[in-house]
Amino acid sequence: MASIKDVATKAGVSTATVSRVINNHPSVSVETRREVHSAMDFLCYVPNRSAVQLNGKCSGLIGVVVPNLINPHFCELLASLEEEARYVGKSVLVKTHQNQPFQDKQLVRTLVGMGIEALIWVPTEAESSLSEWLLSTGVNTAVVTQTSRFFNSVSNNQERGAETIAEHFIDIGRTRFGFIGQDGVDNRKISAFCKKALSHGHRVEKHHGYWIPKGDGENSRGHIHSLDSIVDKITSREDKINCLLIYNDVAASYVIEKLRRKGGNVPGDIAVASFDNTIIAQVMNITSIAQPINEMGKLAFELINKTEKYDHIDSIALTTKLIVRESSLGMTVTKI
Amino acid sequence: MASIKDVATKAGVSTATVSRVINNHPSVSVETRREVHSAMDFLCYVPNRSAVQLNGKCSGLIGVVVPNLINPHFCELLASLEEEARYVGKSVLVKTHQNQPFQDKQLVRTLVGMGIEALIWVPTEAESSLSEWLLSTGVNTAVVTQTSRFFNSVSNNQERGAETIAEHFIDIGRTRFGFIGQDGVDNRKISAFCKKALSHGHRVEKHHGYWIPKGDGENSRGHIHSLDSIVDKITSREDKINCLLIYNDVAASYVIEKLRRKGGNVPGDIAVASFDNTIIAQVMNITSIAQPINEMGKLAFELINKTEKYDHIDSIALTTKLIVRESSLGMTVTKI
DNA sequence: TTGAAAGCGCTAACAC
DNA sequence: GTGTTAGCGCTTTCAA
Repeated sequence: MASIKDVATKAGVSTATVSRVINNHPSVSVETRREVHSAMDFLCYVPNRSAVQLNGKCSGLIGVVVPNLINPHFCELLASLEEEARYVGKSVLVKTHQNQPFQDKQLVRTLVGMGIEALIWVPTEAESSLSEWLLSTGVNTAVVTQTSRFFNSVSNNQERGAETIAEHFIDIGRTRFGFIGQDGVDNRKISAFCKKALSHGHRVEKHHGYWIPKGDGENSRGHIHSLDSIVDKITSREDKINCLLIYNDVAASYVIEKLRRKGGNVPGDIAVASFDNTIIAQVMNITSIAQPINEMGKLAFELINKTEKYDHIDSIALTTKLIVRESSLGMTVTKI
Repeated sequence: MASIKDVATKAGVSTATVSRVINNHPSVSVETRREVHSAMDFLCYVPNRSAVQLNGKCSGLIGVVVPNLINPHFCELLASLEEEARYVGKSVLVKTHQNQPFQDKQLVRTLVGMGIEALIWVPTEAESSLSEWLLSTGVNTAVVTQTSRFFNSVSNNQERGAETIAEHFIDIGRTRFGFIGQDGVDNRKISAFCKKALSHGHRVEKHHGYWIPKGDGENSRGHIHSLDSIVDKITSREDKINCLLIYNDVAASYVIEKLRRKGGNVPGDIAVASFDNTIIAQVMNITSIAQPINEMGKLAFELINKTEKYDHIDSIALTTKLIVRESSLGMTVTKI
């Protein structure tokens, strides 16, 4: 690897001059500048970031921590963040915590040790002692997808989204409401869903709500084990539900497939709606709550820069949009 | 932020001793070690990675360059690499080149400048001058998904996969073959497909083969513009094809949807098969060529460690597997 | 407009 | 066992 010294020698100048050229310092003659540039090109010179960093410059590293990269939702988020980072000349260091708080802690610490300038974080849990430590390190942090007591955050109004789904179900004449949610993650949105249903006279029966236990994460192919028995229970009950809210697209696609295999008609018998509006919802024609992912990415970057300027905490909640598709409305899909 | 000097002063020893304690060097007395540790604790000392790196130590950084993060195929690959990296205590620096050779060059250079220990690379083009420079930098590199003249690589036997698809189409009695491929990327697999078809007496007519031009990348939602007009052409021709190979799942899901919207029956009129077997193929029931993604991830990590030990180039080609689903066989899906 | 030289925080010979 | 010292590659005064 060519160093600044090699370039200086090749161009017949001092390292200081090369440094000036690199940093576009005005006080370098056009002639010299040209000379240095061609030397850099010839040697395929790339400045060593560590050395630059050591002089108090920024590391160019942005840490991104997401639950997993199996769910296309987080991939979309990462794609948006990577694009934003590339745009502003930063690099993204990705880590997945697989919904394990222990991993979460480890990863964030590792990232801080690597000298990240900022952290964009989808935490395992809403709050934790880790947050306080993180705050003390002074690393600019933005929480994404959730709100936080400690950091700026950008999330979606999921409660409102859940209400929209309830309203949609009511609009299409559904009466017996059911849901599938992740315990400890989706409680608020599920609660909003139930309340809205109730306000229209539809009580969500306790035995029509299914919770994925905390331990049951997605496996390497994104499969949730509990879903199988849940579908069994849904189809075997006497008082069947006729509409179902599912916490995300991936789970919904699995449940719909399973319901159909068991002879159920979606949306005929059960209308289904879910969250995220990923590519899965698009190809499977699932009614879903869309989040403005790209906007979230942009805002996350804005928030990390705001951290040091203001002493109050920004919690941005973006509005979501219900995308109605066949899983809750329209043509009935039947297998002949 | 406390530095090693502060710790040394606080503990009443030299910086060298502190360094020894940090690196668990055996020749430090228990007493001194204890002293130093408590000083580190007191000052909340965290070693500065840049300084460590500058001394030629490993950065713990693995660069990963993929075309995009929209196609679930690359997300799966990234997920596998991230998991592997986490397992061996390394961090992944992701970059996407969006199939632009110019980006590719920029990104690889940036990554090298950041002091990556190794690069796992899905290049824009099979070979380029960039490879030679990269080779000269001595960064251990593994090419994934393609083969390379310069670096170890792990890829799939895509030609064999394409042949398998041709054989499958023949098995189910199809006669008029068509394909959609990406120009400059899929030439070899398409060629294998055509040859295999021909060897069974089915010539793939020139006007039944469609190429996505090089410029037409996936947009932010993964949509390929050329696909629209291709579907129009496919459905409007007099001598219609009755089987179609498509270069990947994402494109296939779009084409199938479009064909069905236009009244086409898949697989009744046209059997469709594609590559990658991502979650999209699973939920859409598309016959697809599965790649052993996790194995690829593991092998990529093995290959980067092999680079410096041997002077020959390893090109591992894994075997793929045809997963037959409804898009080419089985129940006909109709909309009522 | 340019060069010499002093560090940034850490490691690793080499002394003692 | 421990300290001294010379860098790693770069930036940045300070002089010239």
